Amino acid sequence: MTPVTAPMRRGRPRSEDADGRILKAAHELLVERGYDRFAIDEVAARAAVAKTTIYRRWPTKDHLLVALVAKIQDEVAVADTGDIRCDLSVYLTAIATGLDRMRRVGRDATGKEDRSAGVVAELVAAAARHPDVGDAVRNLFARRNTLPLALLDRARERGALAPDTSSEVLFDQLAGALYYRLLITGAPIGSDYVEELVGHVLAGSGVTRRPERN
Amino acid sequence: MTPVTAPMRRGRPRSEDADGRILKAAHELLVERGYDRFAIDEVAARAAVAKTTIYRRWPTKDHLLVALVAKIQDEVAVADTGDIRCDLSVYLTAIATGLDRMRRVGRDATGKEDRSAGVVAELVAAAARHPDVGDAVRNLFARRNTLPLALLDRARERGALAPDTSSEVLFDQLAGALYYRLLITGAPIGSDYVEELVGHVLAGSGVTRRPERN
Amino acid sequence: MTPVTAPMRRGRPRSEDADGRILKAAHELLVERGYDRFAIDEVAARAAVAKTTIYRRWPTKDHLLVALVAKIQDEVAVADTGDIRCDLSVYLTAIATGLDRMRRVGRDATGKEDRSAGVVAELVAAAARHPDVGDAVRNLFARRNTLPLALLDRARERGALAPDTSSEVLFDQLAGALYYRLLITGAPIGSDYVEELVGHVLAGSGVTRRPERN
Amino acid sequence: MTPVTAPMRRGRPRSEDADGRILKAAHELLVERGYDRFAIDEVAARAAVAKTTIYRRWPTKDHLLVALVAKIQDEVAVADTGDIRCDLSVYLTAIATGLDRMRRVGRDATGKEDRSAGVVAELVAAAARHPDVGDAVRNLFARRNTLPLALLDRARERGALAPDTSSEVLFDQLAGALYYRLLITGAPIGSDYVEELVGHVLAGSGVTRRPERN
DNA sequence: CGATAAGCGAGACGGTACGTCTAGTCTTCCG
DNA sequence: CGGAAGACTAGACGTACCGTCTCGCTTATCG
Repeated sequence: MTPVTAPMRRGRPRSEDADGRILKAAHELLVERGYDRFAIDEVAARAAVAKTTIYRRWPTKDHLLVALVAKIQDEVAVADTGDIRCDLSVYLTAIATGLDRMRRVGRDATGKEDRSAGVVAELVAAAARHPDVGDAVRNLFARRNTLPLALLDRARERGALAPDTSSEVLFDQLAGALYYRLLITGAPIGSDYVEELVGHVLAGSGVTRRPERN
Repeated sequence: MTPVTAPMRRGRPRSEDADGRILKAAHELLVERGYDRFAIDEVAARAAVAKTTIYRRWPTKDHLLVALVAKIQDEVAVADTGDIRCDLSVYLTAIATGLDRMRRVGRDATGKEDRSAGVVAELVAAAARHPDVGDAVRNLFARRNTLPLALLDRARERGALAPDTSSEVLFDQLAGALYYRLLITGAPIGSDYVEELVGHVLAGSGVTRRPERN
Repeated sequence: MTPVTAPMRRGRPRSEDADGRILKAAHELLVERGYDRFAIDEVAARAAVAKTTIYRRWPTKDHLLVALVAKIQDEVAVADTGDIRCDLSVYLTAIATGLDRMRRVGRDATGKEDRSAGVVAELVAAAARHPDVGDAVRNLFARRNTLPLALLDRARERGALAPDTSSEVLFDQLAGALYYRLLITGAPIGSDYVEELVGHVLAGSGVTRRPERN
Repeated sequence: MTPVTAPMRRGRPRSEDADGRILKAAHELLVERGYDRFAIDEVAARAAVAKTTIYRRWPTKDHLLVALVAKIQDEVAVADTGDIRCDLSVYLTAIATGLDRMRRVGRDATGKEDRSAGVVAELVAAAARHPDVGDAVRNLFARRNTLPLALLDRARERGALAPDTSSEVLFDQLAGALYYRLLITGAPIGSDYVEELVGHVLAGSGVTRRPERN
């Protein structure tokens, strides 16, 4: 039986104000400097908060990073117009734009076109370091991906996709290509690329290559 | 035109022996402990080398890592049997095996099935931190990928691939999916998966879905 | 006017225990090894203290040295018996003994009769390197010298010293001779020498050469 | 029986040119920076000489320092006019001026009136570190002091000094006071001070306080 | 209302690695 | 053999940062 009233916390409640200030300060600092050269001490100073107040909430710098990314990550809406090619393109373009923005984080805004993967790379490394951060990161992505996966499932149900294809594998190819370019090759991820990618992937799944059939 | 006289090195030449000992020690340590908990001081001690001798060669721990990975990375042979599906599967399986090995590097060998991306994640982060490391990493992968890309090109030339496909995009889908699973979702990358992946990708490129084994 | 409310210390107070352990360890090490071959790392290890804890207190090895000497330096009592010659002799002999002890610090106790100036020389060099260390050292000596200077002043007041002599110049001759032998010529500084020295100096100041013992 | 011909050195003779360039470079650097912040590497670079060439001549940085000081130290002439007070004053004033110059070595010339002892302090510390450097330094001073000591001896012979005084002790008081001020108290060492000092010291040795007798 | 519990600001602390600096030696090739 | 060049060993230095702890104080709820 679950308690009717909340468990009733004792002692002074946590300051929500502090939460906000910390995340704000951390975000600013991350953008200015990147994840290395980003010191918890400095976050604390900027947020006018004691270091303990930070560590009470996130046990590790890496944990703070996930929280930060989770907060920053904008919700990507998915429309289901029935045109799977189009819907996917829209969704992936949104993702791609977000990634591209992230890779500039912490760099000189002076242009210089550096192809680094920035924060995402650090996130990935953080996930590799602590199992629980890894879980959090995977959750983050899983939640984000439920929508496009559902999109693919529905498309298959209505016959727009070959029945023997796996939504997951399909999506791996799409998202994977984007992250691969972001993290490894450093190649640009523009909307042209997304279009071409979606075309390629769907072509193998029973969707005619060129939409204008007949 | 090559110079008639050699450039004439002056001063004591760098000890190739030291190079070897350093990389060996670093490799051992990396495997034992993982990239964090891996200290340059200790590498020096194990290699029986002064720390300066390491820093003279690689200005940063991150730089050493790239050199290390470059050396470790085993050459993956590509056979061109004419059966593009088969050749790709073989190649990618080799890669996938290598990645899987890497993700266990520096972990308890106790099985524990942790889904972390290990060294690759650190490599990616290192690439994100220093532009020159980024360049080195990209070169590493570029060199590695020339072979499979050539494979795809040849397949297209002999008509086994639709003429309007791009080898690069195709390859992004394949490699991307692997790295995506490694770094982000943590999903397993077995040979089944590779088979399915290759099947999917080629299906959209003019290769018949199931090789009709007559 | 003293403040009504105490200044109210904030944050964790410095551990006096650490202070003690650091100075103790440093002292031991200094005696065992001398100032070179004396590493902060090792002081930290012996004191079971983090290196930062040392550097928080003394920004430099040289600063630590002064603190150490200040602590070691034993108070030299001055009796004012009215016999200036005798009082000075006693005082200077105490100083000379201390100096002689210091010059053996960090040397093989094997006798070896080396004539080095040991720690005092290092102290002087440290003072020469950093202005603030210089100030500290000068304060150290100034405080130490107030007593004998007062002795001389009182002697002059009661007519035991010629009225046109300067206590400071007188004292320079006395202390100076000792430090000169310690630091430069390396000549021995026994009690005979001190006696002779005091005799010489006072002879020029209105004190009869040989105290006519009735 | 000594050989008629020199022992016949084999191989290439040492470049006297190098000697000069090294000492010159070292001197400059010492003046610019002081003894710490003075690196052998840099001396070599400035002198356009290999480090080995330096070490072949002086086994240690400290040894080089002594050589340097020995070379810099200007000869102080002593006239024996028969007026011991005057002769001593002249001699000591010359010494004092030299010391004063040295204490500014390696400092901002911007005034700032810092009272550090500079090079002499380092010399003293160097002497304390290596026995042979110590010997060299003591020789340096001994040679320098023979002249004024002889001066005192002659004065005593001709009855200008009390017969029971020791020249050495007398000189300790004089030189000692200067070095004491230089190295320890940092008090100024002007010609006024030297006059007063000489007056004091001689007063105790049978020389009338004020020269204008009657 | 006082007791109890927790949060908070401040800042010291343990720990640990980093990358730098310098001294002095060694190795190579050239005169 | 001397010299130029520069790599090498050795080892300390001082810095940076993380995550913990210890103060004194504040803000809650509980009895």
